[in-house]
Amino acid sequence: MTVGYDWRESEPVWQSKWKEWRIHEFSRRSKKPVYSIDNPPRYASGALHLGHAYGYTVIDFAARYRRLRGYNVFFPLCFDVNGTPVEVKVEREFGVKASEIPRQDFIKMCSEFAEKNIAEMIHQFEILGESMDPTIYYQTDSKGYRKYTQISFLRMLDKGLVYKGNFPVNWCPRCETALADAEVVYGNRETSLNYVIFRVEGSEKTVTIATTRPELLCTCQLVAVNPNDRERTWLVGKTLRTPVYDRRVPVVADQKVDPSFGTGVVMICTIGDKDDLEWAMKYSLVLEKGIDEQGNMTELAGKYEGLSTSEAKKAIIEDIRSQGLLVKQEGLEQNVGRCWRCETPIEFLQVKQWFLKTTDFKQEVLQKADEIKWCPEFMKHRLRDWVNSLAWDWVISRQRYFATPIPVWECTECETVVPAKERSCYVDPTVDSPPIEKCPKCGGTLKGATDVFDTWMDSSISPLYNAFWLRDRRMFERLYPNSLRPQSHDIIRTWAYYTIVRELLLIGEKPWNDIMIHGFIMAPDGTPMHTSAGNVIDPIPLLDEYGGDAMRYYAATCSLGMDHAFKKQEMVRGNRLCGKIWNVMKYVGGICGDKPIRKVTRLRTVDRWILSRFYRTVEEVEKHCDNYEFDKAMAACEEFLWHELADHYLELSKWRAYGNRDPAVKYTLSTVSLGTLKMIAVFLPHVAEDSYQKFLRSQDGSLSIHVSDWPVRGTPNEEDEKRGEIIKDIVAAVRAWKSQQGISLNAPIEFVEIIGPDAKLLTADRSDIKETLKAKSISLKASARLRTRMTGVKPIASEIGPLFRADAKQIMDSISSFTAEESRRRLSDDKLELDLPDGRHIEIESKCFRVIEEVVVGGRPVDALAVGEMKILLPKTSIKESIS
RNA sequence: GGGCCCAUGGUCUAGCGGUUAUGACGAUGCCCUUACAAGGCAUAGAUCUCCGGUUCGAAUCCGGAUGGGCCCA
Repeated sequence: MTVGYDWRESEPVWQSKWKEWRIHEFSRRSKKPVYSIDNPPRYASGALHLGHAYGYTVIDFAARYRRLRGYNVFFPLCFDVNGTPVEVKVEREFGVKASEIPRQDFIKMCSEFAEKNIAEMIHQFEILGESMDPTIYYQTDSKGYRKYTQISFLRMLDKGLVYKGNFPVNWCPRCETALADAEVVYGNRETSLNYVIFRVEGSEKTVTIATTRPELLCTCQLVAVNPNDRERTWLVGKTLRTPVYDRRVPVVADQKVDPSFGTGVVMICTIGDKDDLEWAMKYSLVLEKGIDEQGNMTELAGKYEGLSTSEAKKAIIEDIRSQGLLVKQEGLEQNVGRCWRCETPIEFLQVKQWFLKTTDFKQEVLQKADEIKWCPEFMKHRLRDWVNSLAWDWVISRQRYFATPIPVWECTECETVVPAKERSCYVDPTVDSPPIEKCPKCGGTLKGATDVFDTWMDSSISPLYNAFWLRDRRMFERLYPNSLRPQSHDIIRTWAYYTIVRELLLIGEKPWNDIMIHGFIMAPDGTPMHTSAGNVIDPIPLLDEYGGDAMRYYAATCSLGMDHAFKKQEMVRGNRLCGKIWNVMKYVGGICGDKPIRKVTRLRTVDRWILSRFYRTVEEVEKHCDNYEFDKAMAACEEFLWHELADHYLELSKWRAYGNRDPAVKYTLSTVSLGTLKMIAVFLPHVAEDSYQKFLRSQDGSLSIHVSDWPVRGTPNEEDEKRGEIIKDIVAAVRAWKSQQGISLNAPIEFVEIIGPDAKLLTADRSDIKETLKAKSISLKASARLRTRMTGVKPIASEIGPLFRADAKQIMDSISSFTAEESRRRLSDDKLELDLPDGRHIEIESKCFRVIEEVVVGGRPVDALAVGEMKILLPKTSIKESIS
């Protein structure tokens, strides 16, 4: 007959009500303090996976918490729609090649592909109960957004922070295109390691160097050895002469050289691989271009010019061999990057790139980072280490298609750069005409730049965009800095760093007050989820099985900053918790009725106890939520609702709740339950709303629990808590006893007798205990002539330790070893006599040990329970025997 | 190879110098008690990854090893 909570029915109902009521919207007029979230624009390359579901849910906790705390929350729905991953997916899905179809057609295909994903993700956000605001929606490929990426570039160009220089890119010589790192696949191949003789200048000596790329000798600029390699350090400072080209090459010492690889001597060319690149930057080498866009040798290669790299390799090896400079060749398994599409090994090719000066601003960036509250704090170290390790400026240009165009035109004659006018942005120089017709310097033809921006150029102005930068000064003052940047720890060096450096260069201020950094969700076995490993978990079937609140509960069990293996069992638990919450609220609603309840001051101890515990819970939840430790806040709510309110207070107050309905119970129940439900609404918005609307709304009267007022915190009272705790413990002990005796919990018992020093504190509470236990009589005694028997003595380490220091161990061991008989013999006048193994005889005080006793059943048949310092005597039952 | 982080019953997790080391899921047994059997009570199950050190005392602090994660090389 009783129908429990049905999340399948209720979750969609409230999701559509929230939309209809528009309760998650940011108000431009409201006088409330603003809390703005620099929400990560979800990347539009595919549907949400479990990690995203988790990440956005944690952000939603922050948003809902602040709304309930009375803030005007700015939490935009937003998507990131630029970049290579979308291009790659489109190329794969439609079997096209970006460079072979008209530029604008390809861009259109990307855009349509992304739109489809966005629609799906918006739906997924809804069923997760995320409260993002569609009225402040943005997506990074819109002209309205890209406009600010372009303007910010123009401003930095104007400030002299942008320059052009050479920089190597991944290049597929077959496809003749630049590749993003994501498009490079790595694999092993068999190659040969060639031992080649170099001459030492001004000496008869020679050095053998092992290389896999002899064709790059034409760009060899440096040779390095390990500084700890004693056999070879004599070379440092010398100059070598290369074979074939007879280039003069200095030798340096570098930690990075592996002395056990090859001959322990490395030749550094510009640019063979990423290691070369690092060295080139470190030693400021001139970037020479030995290989061209088609993968053929350039004029630098001399007689090999025009040959492919593999032809050149064969030819140069033959020449070296014929000159007697080839010592040997051996096979080598080598890890090489290949083009994902045609599997051609990639080359590093130098291309003119746009740079943003960032390395000059390391200290300023770190200063801004210090002004931000990092949660968890150690994440700041990662940023600091990254910033300190930066070796070159930020390369902001890409040779791609689906991204923000760089708003400049260049003279085909003299390379003069003509930037767009700010007021004409958004511009696409591949389509739009330049601000002037001819090159201002030489009168040459202007050609629109085909380069686009690194997508981090778009992403890293999100706090400015959120704050209506250059659009609305008053809004900017209210929204900047943003209150919070939430993100995962893998993109500290990108999104977090780039945002801080951009905002520093553009307006000189920190982007946010707080940054919250969450971890990854791993597969159930603790390994990362990868499409290639086939262990990616789709959140949709889980949502179908357990519901949005259950998924959110899982998110709320994950501690901030840590990686977590996904555990379905937490969703099972969350699902059950929803049922528990709903049932508690149903009961409370039934007791409290549908009229607002007035404050009652005549309260019983148990009422004041649960109120005091409630106040502490509110305090705790606020503290944890303020630090973005939502797992601790959720745990506090759950513990209080289930294991204090439901397990104990509800039982302790039922005798007053039924029948004439004591106003004190109604007041206490409604205050505590409604308050707890509001805190839970942060985490489990659906079940909170359903319970609120069905059972408690009349107490409060808000349209939705999510726009109601946060619970008012009262002052906890330690005395009430202590007494309440004792009452709770007594009742719980007797309930457990009843259960073990096989007595039903509502069965009457003859008597309950409570004996102990604290028993007299409970005089006013005797009815609570008596009625809850259904005892016919109750007695409270400070002491009673019970026959007790000492069974042993237990040492208290925290007392003995500081007092006896080095002797503590033998004293504790000695006490622990006593039999019951020995303990009795050695105890006199509250002191315990000891004979230590070393022969000493000592006496220790009573605070150092606890006497353990048991009640000896006297004249009448009783069961004795021990609760703290108290004993509870109950009628002995005969059922126990019949059960066992 | 470098930086940061993590390691606790079968599984996940709390703890942050003295605890009978939380709790959940799972397992077992008992109980329909008028909010809830998606519940209640109880039981079993952990040499707190390993090796050193500091300390009267270490899951907890320090060093090292091993295994794992993210980022970088």
